[in-house]
Amino acid sequence: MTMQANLPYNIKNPKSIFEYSKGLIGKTLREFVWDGYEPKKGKGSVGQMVENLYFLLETNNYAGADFSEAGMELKCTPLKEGKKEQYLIKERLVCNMINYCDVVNEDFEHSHFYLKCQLMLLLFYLHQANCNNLDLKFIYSVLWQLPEKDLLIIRHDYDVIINKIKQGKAHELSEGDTMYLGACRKGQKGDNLMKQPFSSEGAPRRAFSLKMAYMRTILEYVLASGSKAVTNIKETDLEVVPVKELREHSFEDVMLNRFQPYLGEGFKSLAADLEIDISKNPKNKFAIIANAIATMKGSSNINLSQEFKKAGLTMKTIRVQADGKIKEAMSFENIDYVEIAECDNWFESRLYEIFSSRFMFVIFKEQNKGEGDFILDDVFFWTMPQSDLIFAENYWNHIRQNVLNGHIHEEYWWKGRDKKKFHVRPKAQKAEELSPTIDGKGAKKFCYWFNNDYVREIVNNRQLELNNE
DNA sequence: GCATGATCATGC
DNA sequence: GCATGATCATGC
Repeated sequence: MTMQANLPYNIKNPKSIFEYSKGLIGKTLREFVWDGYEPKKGKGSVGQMVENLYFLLETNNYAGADFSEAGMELKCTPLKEGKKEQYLIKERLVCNMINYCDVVNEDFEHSHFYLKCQLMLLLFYLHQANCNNLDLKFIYSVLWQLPEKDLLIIRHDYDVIINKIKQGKAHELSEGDTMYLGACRKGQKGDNLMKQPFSSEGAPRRAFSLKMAYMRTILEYVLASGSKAVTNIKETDLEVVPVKELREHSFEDVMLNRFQPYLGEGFKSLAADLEIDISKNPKNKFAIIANAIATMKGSSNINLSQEFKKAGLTMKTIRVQADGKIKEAMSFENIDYVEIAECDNWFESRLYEIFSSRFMFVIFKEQNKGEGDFILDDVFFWTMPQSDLIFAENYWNHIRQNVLNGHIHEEYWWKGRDKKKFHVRPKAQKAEELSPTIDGKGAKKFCYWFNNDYVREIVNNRQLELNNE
């Protein structure tokens, strides 16, 4: 392949490469293959074959960007089809392996991640199980330059990861530590652990990646644009923190600072100050108040903001009674029986994504027992520790086995009293409502729950941390 | 008084 | 009408 002099695009110009990429959309590589081409196998081979067959380039192993003269990286990434025939993101976008010993000496500007991913040509293809790479269909082409604002957040994420390695805690890294850039698990369970520079403990292999939630919002913007090939995508969701604030402070600090002036204030007084009408005593009044403070806009839901969505970050309120107990357990999404039946890998499951994501907990604490005089007491970011994720995997297996056996009924689930940190309970507007199952019959709607004792454990651990400071 | 089944409230 | 966050309300 020495055809580079006559390439049908300008290899130094990202726009030209992007324009040329449109010719692959709606097609498969089979239309471009030539006699004698040896198809590549294994993961990552799709990208190589696109380079060879469509862009007429030889595969390089150079650590810089694929289109180095254009400063642009080619990324082929799979979509899957959802129940309603919509496209869904299948995987996080993995960039490069983290070499714990080297990476502590690289600042962000010189990192492989930054050099490769600041400007990317994303080619989305439809994943098909057991399908020859030549027959994969390409769906969308996106020229994605990480916006300044996202880069500010990603740079902070990078520092969080590096600092954890510098503290000798590479083995404790978690995707939930960060917002957009995650240190995701890579490789199989039995793989050898890697060396880390500041601890003798081995750490699982991890890679820098853009998280599922981040990729999902890119796809959302593409879909909203109504076009199959897009660049400079417009973000339409609520913006919580403007870029100029992020130049000075981390996203989390901005959030915490917004709550600072209100700490210690009772919820009724807060509602009055924030001009929120709680005369009808709505069930979610604490969430309404927290949203108003966090967004600085009365009725906005911060969980739907661009930053929270891209980060897979969720704000939740917790009420602590005067005696320290937590009255209510914490609910999550309804169980998608089709998803859990079809997904046999814990790390790729929806539950793993929910439980390993990052949370912003807003704590309201009762002052006098039984009086319901809750004050805004504390706000903090939290991620489930690795040790609890092991319990969560058992929980997932328990649910999955029951779903596969058709045991979708109260008597089969873990209960709160089982003291296993998590349980399963109904959640629906009406108890008769059904949710789809693989056998087509449908089943009662249940959802994932944290036990109230587990929520208490989270709050207590936070208190211990504060006391140690 | 607690655990669990059930439903509310909101926003899109 | 539904997903999601949150809390109610009943029976033991």
